[in-house]
Amino acid sequence: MINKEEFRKKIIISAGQIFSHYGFKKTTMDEIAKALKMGKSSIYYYFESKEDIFEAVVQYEANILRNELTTAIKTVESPIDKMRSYIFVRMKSFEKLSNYYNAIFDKNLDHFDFIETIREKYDREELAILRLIIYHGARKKVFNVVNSEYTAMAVQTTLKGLEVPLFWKKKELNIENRLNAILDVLFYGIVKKK
Amino acid sequence: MINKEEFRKKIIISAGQIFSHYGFKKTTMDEIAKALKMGKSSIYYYFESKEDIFEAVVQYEANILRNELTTAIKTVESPIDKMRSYIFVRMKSFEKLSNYYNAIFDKNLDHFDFIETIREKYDREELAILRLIIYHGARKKVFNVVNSEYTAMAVQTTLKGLEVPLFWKKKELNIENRLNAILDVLFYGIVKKK
DNA sequence: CGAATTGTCGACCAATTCATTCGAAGGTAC
DNA sequence: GTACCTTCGAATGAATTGGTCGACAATTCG
Repeated sequence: MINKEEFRKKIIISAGQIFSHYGFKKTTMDEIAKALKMGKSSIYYYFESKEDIFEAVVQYEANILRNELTTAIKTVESPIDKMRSYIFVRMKSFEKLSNYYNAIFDKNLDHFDFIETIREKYDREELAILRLIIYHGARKKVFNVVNSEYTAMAVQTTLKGLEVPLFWKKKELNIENRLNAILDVLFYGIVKKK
Repeated sequence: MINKEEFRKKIIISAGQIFSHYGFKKTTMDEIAKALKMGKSSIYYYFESKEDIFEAVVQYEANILRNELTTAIKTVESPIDKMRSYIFVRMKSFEKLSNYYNAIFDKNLDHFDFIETIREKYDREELAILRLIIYHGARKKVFNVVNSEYTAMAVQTTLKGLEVPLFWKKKELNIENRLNAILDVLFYGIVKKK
């Protein structure tokens, strides 16, 4: 290969697909290698360990998510739509990510702490985005909030709460409905009555 | 439990879900047990081996498929609809079954021969159904065939041919389109022009 | 050309995992 | 009590798997 970094990316994408299907533990280095049509050992030329690949994959996916989220709120105008759009994308991608998480909580006692790091960073970013949406909504007199900081935290807490049933009870009644219901509740409490 | 057979069924259903997701090899007895909230060893009271469970699952699923297929052709009237309906159900369920197959071809040299047996039986049944549909279609002057036996075999061969891309290239352009295209071709060659 | 660097791979290893076994024991009916 | 059904924890032996290492192509560079 001309570019090493290029090939790392290839590995990340390929491995990502397998991880997302089988989770961390059930995915073997041999599989990753075979999917790339190489010997298992060759992969160790590009990555230090399986965990290393996994970290790269999560980072990569996290960036994609970040982009999806920012475009999601850019492509609509009204604060309500922005909020709705943001939450939908967030929840959709969380669903997709749940397989990755499966791997971690599986039974491994040792958490991957880089996940915690990413998570924390994302929580902060998310809070900022939510605060911005809410703040603009309030300025446009669409939202009825006193302190956008606190309201943003409240919304974020709600979203986190949503993750639990979304994550654990996979085959529940479809997600969209539940999500819409919560959104309605959220807006009824937050939208200024005209 | 009151009934042993009852509980076997519980195991079959539960194990089936896991098998269909992870395939035979990647599914562990521990997982199956945990999903049923029992000790791993307890399962051996109901089944002789992991392979034994797998066989039961495949048999079970095969029966469900059989029912789906027969109702699929019963609920519509015209021969064309019957044919279309049958093929759709067949292909949809094949998609679902591909995960089971994954397990077998994975790298295990030893094929499970009970799969071969089921498969053969199904091929014969399918041929009979197709022949019937075609025969009725011909009698109703909707299909234009001389020998329903041979035509049925031709259609079956086409369907088998479809399995390959359906199975190997998972992320191909969506299946429905491809299927519809083939169906159109099939009917154009087979439907009597009015 | 030759040597240094880059990249690939098969063979191997130690640790772990996993299917399966077995004996003990809780529960229940008689 | 004993005979039975059912469950399970612990043990085991074989297979799997993440990771290493040295060999060896291939390419680059001088």
